[in-house]
Amino acid sequence: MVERILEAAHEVLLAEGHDAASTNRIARRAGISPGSLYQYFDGKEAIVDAVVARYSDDLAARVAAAFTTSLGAHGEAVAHDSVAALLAALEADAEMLRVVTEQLPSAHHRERLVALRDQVTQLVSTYLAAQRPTRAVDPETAAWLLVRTVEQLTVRYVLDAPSIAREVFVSELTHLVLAHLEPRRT
Amino acid sequence: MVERILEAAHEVLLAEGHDAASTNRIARRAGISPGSLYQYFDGKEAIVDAVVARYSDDLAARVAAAFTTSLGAHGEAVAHDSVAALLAALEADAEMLRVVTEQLPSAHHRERLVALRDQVTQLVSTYLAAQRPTRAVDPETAAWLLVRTVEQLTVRYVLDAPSIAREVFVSELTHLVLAHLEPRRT
DNA sequence: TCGTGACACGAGCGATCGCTCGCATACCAT
DNA sequence: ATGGTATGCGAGCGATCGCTCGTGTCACGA
Repeated sequence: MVERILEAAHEVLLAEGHDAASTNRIARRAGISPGSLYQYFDGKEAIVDAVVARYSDDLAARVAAAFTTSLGAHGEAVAHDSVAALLAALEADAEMLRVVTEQLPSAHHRERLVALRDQVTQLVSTYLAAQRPTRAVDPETAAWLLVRTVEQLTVRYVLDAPSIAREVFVSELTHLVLAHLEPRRT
Repeated sequence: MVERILEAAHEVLLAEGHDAASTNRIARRAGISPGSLYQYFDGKEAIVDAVVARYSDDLAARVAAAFTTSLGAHGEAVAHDSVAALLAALEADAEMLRVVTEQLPSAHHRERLVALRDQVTQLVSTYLAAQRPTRAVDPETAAWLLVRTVEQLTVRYVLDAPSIAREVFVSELTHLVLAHLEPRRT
């Protein structure tokens, strides 16, 4: 029953957007009474929280799995595989990504995603610090810049669908990251 | 009077956020009656439209002015000055930037900003096409990637305030852009 | 001085929201 | 069969929303 409510809320969020996703509409979509919602959730906020949490956890699991495999690659392939994996992870539920990034009010809903990004940033930072022959910049600064670049550009690619072929986008974004790390050519 | 309403709406948007910016609150902040709003605007949507339009036009003017001066610089300084100018333009009203990028429902409000970005992208594209000794990539693809990178990272820098010094951020972002354009070092 | 029109007012309308609560129903132990 | 319990129901509450409209006020031309 909880599952039915969550799936109905998910569908309504995608179809109608957050502002129009009223509790009555969610209940009707789930085929239950509005009153029954409150036997399983504390209120509308809790329902949306649960839907976003499930999406965030799915995305985090996908990203974690992708990174553990792509980090096994050698050299520059790490960056390429990571970008490709993140792109695939975000494409899995592009409409939900749109709702999360463009419609949710208050930053509270994005907490899990912020935590995920912070973890990835930390990971990249230590990775850069270990990779000795890089440009002499603060690893944390470089990690912030690169993680944000890959994240934001990949999100915009998925949501805005520019007329750029997938493989071209992945290789160009990969090159953007790697070129920035190479030693300065005065 | 129109000006008073617009400024009140601006203040309420910043202080309370879009969802809590009711017409009654805007009227009270402006020191007028709720009924008086409708002698100068067609409704709430029109008021928000006008506020966003004014912000967008201000931003566009700032960006246009900054580009015409920074494009006069020579060589790599163009990129550096452009990034610094965009950062300054976005910092002018950071809270409004937050409202526009994180709270406005429907993409309709962002039309002016999309148009501005498209113009800049077109400009960069032709600029790259003219600059002969660059990597052999589609200028439009490179322009999309670079404009989006600079825009998104600058916005995030302003809104998230990471612990990175301003000049470091500008120079690193500039280097990110320039390194991507340099010929491939196999 | 007085008639008039424009402007501002604010109580309140209809709609919609999240949410409640008394009731019907179904299932199970006794 | 019967009493108890848990569960789903749905009309409707109170609040709030965007917005209207009858009323009061005041400056100005005749």
